[in-house]
Amino acid sequence: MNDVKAGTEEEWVKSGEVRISDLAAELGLTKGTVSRALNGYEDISKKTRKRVMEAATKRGYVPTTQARRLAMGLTETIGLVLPPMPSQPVNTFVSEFINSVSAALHLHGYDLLVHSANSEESEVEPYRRLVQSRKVDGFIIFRTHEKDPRVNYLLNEGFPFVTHGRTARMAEHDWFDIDGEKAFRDATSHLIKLGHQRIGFVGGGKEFFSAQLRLKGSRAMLEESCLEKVPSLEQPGDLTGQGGEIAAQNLLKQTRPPTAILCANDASALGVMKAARELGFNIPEELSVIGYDGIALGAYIDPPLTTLTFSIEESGKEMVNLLMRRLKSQDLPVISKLASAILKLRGSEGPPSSIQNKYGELPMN
Amino acid sequence: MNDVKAGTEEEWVKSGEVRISDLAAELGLTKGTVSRALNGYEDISKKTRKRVMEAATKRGYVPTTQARRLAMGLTETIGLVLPPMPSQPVNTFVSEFINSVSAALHLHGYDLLVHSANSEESEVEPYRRLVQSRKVDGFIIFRTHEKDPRVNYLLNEGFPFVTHGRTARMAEHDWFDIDGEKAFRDATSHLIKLGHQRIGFVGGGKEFFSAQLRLKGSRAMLEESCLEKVPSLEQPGDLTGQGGEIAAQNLLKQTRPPTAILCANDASALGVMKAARELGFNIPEELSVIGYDGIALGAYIDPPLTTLTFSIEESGKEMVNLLMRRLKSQDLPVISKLASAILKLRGSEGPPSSIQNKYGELPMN
DNA sequence: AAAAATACCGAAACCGGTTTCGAAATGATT
DNA sequence: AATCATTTCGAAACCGGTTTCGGTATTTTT
Repeated sequence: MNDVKAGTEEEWVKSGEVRISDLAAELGLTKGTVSRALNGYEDISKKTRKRVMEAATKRGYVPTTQARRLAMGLTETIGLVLPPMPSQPVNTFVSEFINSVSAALHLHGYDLLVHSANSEESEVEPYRRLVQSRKVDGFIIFRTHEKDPRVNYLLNEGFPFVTHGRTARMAEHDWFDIDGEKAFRDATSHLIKLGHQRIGFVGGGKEFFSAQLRLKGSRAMLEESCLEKVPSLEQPGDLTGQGGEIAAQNLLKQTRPPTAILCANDASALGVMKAARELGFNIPEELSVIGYDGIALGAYIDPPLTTLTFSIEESGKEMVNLLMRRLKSQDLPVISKLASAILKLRGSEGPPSSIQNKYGELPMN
Repeated sequence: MNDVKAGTEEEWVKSGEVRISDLAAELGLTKGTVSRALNGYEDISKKTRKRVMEAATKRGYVPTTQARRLAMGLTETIGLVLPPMPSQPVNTFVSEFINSVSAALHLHGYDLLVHSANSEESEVEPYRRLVQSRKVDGFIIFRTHEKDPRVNYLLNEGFPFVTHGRTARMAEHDWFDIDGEKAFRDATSHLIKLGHQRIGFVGGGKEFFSAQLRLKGSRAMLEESCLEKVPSLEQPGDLTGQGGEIAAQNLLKQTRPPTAILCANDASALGVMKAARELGFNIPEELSVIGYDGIALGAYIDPPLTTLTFSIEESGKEMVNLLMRRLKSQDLPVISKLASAILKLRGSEGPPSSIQNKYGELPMN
């Protein structure tokens, strides 16, 4: 008792047993003819085409992908190498990204090959292997570094790829990115309008270009607003919760702690909030926190995390579009697309208030 | 100026340009001989084998995967279909799972093909397509249903696969699972020892077998402890934060709300905590909450979420082992592996106290 | 009605490997 | 030295498709 669609009068046919040669023999044609009939060549009469099509559907013929791809000299497969994630938390981005990329690729008849990176070997090694064994036609790269060895390798190799994030060589390859600079200008501006004057920043590792750009955006807005630039308010981080904790401790233990902290991503923002709680800072009354990524989970914590959010689905779709274009012709000019993040206010930020009183100071200016 | 390893005196060779026929011609051999030499056949003299090997490495020969696989009649690829996730939050499990499965497969020379499910079509459709087009040799299935159409299809088809989670037909296929029943016995026991007598349960959809087993474990322990079984304390959920919220509201608005709530997963636990906060319940003083999944993020919220945790890496590794065994021989007996979850105490649970007083009641018993 | 154009399909090469089979060369046996 | 066994490799089929090329059969043109 299986649940094959009822009402189907045809016999149960085990999938994948009929080859093109079987079809050809059955129809008294050659496999070349059958192939052309199936692929819509013009030199096949309508009559035989119909005959072939009907036999194909009747027998449940589906071409063997491997053979077709070998003959056509392409793999119709895109590689995506997961960065080594040593128990990196809050990686909800990755699965959503994979999902959207996979769905978008599927629309173009492409498959997604997901490879994991071995943290012991060089970062480019997985790419090299996939290229050399000709398993993929192109790559989707994310979490770019400013000087990205993967980008260097693939550019050198002349192998198609698109990055999620910019690099030092972004003029030479297609890329998609979120305008983190503008996003952090917006967030900073928002905090300034709320009255904040001392705004801390928890960065990502300096190897991540996008984290650098976020810092840059925040700095720019601070400067525009003529706010004093305080180096000690810029703390490095590593995009993890733990990194956020450490950075927050460094910030909040200062004699004049910030009244707001911008974080390069949500994971570190969660670490910041944890550290703040432990140090006795109330959020948002005594400390505003803003993250970046828009992870859904941020809405469930207390207070809900205000964050900069963007559409992962759009990211995947756009990147696939760029890559498909590139696969059609290597000689096309490099293009890129910059999408914008929006500030999603959820409650972890507000006007500064008691913090100044707490230390007996009045707001300057 | 590229960053190719310095000190390499060889000329820069563009990858993937040399075919086996090139090698053969260069060596004055046939491609059959070269192939056998490279693959360690015994009928090749050590001398020529060495000659071939050296030429291969010198020229940077790497066999074209597609061709090899076609000739050998296998794909060396395993399929993993992502369930449709309509903005499902907190999916950190998926990316970690993909990562571990991919890494484990790689050790066996297999690739991972990740496919996304289109929510509009039947759940088995992606599997059917991958089987018929012969793109994969087997499947990794996770988040099983009790009556799982995917399992039915593949069993019917005689196609290799392993599930993460049990099904109604688990006697017929290899599976790996976490012993959620025992896990929830443990968690329930823990709560009872803390003094809880009214313990709520937020389930997953009843289509998820594992969620059912968790409920079963909790029920069993309640019964063992001779606690009254209160149907209204068992609320359905859908494994999402929102589902948790709704369920918690149903639980906490009762005249005699539970003093503790067990949740079928962490996502719904977060929803429960949110709803509890909004209804004025302090956690853990007035309400204990325990989740399941061990998502890293749970450590960063306030209070940190006590949860049942297990090794995703081990899950991936074990499943791949089961699948590799199955691929070697279809006729092997079905085997399965049950791993256990451990209760990770983080602070969202504690002894019941004020809740009875709040309603002016004394603990019964 | 003969010539030219067109429609249609078969034959065969090809993609890049693997594997079986048999023959030649070498070594061992008697 | 003739015979047999081994070693070693070439030749060719094969995996399952696609695509080019050329030759009939049919239709259109003159």
